[in-house]
Amino acid sequence: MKSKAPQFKTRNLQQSRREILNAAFGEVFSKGFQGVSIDDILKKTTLTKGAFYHQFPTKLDLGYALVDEVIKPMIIDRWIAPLEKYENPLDGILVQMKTLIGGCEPAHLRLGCPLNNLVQEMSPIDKGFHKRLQIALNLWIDEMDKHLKRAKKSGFLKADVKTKQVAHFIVMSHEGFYGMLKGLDDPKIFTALYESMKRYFTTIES
Amino acid sequence: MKSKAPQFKTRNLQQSRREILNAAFGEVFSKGFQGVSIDDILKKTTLTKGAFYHQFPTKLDLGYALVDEVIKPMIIDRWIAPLEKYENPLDGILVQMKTLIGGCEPAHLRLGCPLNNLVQEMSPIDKGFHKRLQIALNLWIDEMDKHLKRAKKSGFLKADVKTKQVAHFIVMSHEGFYGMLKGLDDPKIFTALYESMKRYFTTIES
DNA sequence: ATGACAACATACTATATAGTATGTTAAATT
DNA sequence: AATTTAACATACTATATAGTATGTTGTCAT
Repeated sequence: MKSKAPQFKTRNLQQSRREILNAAFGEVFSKGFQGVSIDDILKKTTLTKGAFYHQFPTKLDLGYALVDEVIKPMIIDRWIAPLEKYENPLDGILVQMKTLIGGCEPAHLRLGCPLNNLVQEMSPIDKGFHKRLQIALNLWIDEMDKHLKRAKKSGFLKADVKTKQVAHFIVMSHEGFYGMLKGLDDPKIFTALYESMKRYFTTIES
Repeated sequence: MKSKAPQFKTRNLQQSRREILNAAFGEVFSKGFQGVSIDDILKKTTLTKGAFYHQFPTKLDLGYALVDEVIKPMIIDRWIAPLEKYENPLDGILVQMKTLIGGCEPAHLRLGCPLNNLVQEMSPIDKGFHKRLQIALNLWIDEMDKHLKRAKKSGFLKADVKTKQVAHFIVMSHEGFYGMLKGLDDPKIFTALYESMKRYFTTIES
């Protein structure tokens, strides 16, 4: 009988995996994948090396899991799902930009974007990373494209606008915003970039 | 008397410095600063560890020299100086984009932009890097701004356009372009981004 | 209740790497 | 020409780190 109440488990594979992934995300986010050690990650955890290598065959596999199990859902959660609430997706895009980038504390902004960081650092030097990061980027672009197609159907976009092209430019701008703010470390720059983005939007709006 | 012909020197401080910096640039460009070792760099060189530490007190100092002595001049050389030939700087900006990014071989494109790579990797984790990279970025932006001010005076830009804001957006786009192409590894994307950039330009042109 | 195995912990190893200590030679100075 | 010193080369050290080997315990099926 499975009528027993779900007792407190001191050992739980999936829960431990999340704990490691969460700690790894923070460490990799702030120090880079090559700059962080497995011991660093485990220090931010209640677990030890045995648990780590029970979950991940190698450090690279942890990195891959970070992309698939943390970053990809985060993209959907932060940049795609919120757009559904907006009749005009373009409004949603600007609001999310202002909220998640413009409204971000400087200390956090300095760390950049988790996806962009990994793309810049790992894409050229490891094929496994490159493949997974490419999939994550294309997920972002494709989902953005869907919303733009919806916008086009609703008449918010000019008829001749190529939505995929716009999606590419929007995602590129997100990455560029993060990179720029990371390098210049001046939150005021966001306003300049945001205003330019709005200017661009006027060229595709009907 | 200094009439002696400049004989072949087997030892030359500045020449050795250049040799190390050039090798380091290539290695750091392709593997990242944290991902490359001093031994890796020296292997691409006719020199050894003695020469290295005679020039640079530490690995970080090599990184700093890379920014100041290699990357900064490269920005001026590739993105700023060429604009002087153009009556309308906006034309020059698009031509340079098409030449240096669009016309870049895929294998090389996959490595991204040397400045952007270092910004993403090192800005958050080392103050010395952050300071120097910020100076390099602002150099790029300020010089771009000068050309835009010239464009404005010549009547190529609308009177209400804030040139500094545009300069920020243009430099951000360069970084974004590189980052995007690096992550997606599809040169065809450049066209999409380039077209969007031209669209943006129509909003500031008079 | 009790084996059996999964889910860990601990101790260890092999290697890579930044930096150092010291030796050597070219070349300018006198 | 002799001396000195800058510009290197070579050999070594200390440490960090990915990965392994092995030991221990919680949990579940029977």
